[in-house]
Amino acid sequence: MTDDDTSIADTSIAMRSFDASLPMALLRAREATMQYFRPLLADHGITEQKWRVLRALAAAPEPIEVSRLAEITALLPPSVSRIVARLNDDGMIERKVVPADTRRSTLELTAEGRRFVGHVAPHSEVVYEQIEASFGKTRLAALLAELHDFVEITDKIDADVESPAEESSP
Amino acid sequence: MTDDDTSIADTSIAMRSFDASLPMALLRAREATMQYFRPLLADHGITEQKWRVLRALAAAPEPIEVSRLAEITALLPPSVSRIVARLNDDGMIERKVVPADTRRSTLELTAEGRRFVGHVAPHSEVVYEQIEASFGKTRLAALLAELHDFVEITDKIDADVESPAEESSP
DNA sequence: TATTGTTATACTCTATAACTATA
DNA sequence: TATAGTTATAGAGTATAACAATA
Repeated sequence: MTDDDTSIADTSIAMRSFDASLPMALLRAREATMQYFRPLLADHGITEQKWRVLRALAAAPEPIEVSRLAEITALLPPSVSRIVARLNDDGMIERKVVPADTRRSTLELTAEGRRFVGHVAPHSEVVYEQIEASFGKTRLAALLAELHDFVEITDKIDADVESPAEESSP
Repeated sequence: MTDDDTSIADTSIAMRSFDASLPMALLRAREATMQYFRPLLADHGITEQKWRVLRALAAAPEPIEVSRLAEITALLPPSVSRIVARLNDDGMIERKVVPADTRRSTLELTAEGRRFVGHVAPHSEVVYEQIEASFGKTRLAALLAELHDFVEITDKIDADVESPAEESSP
């Protein structure tokens, strides 16, 4: 009868179990994975975030801009700005101002940057293969596909949540 | 003939695509999820990590120790130590020294801590239900189960990798 | 002598706002 | 006036080591 039923059991909170928490499950899975990759990055004196930037640039078919880099690495623009400046100092990255809009600049790996990524990559692959061997290659591919779908689908909720008025006022 | 075949194509690095990177996929999935939970935590003036601690304690059937808390929240002991001290200051957590071993102490939520979690939880559930509705309840449950299996399996690689000598010297 | 937990330290990232230059 | 990107700043977490107390 009351909408405050904490009187029933103060210790029982209506909430899914900790194990059923998706953010926790994703975090733990990431930690489980990273425990094998971190020593590798440490050996090469690079942080996780710098590696994400290098990796993204190595994978990009063409030079990309800072804002795009922030998106795909899941870093904030100020972080990207700092990381890029440092990688540039280290000679790993080259910046080119976009002539058509001089506010923008595109980023790409230098030969040294590519060499560095190329040097780390095989070690990374070894780790990857261990994980694939344990979990199953097909199963891992399926998990990856689900994660991609998940991101695609949940990112679309955004529009519904942020502008629900469109539905109620046709 | 050389083991340095960068001469073939300096730009092509033998490595899975950025999209096929499991750490990235897990990170993005987590970010996709957290974008909906973060405003909620911010509204209640609490950090992600503090919430993990509160959530873990709320879910624990009995008081737990700092080391255990660090494990299940995926935080380092120094972080847990600091967070717990602060939550204790705020009256959310109660510490009890373990009589049998006075180095240890167990932690549990106070009534106020439980009230706080109980206050945030329903909002969290709403977000969760939106995600379930979009991605599919069954599908989300399956994804969670896969993630749990993944953690369990990959955590076991540890033993193989850290002590491979056991296999080669029976 | 090993273990639990805290404290110390240096570094880095996060998050937000303010700012510069350009469009 | 809006946008791309940088800089400034405050706050917090990460990681490692050193340390205290206890076992």
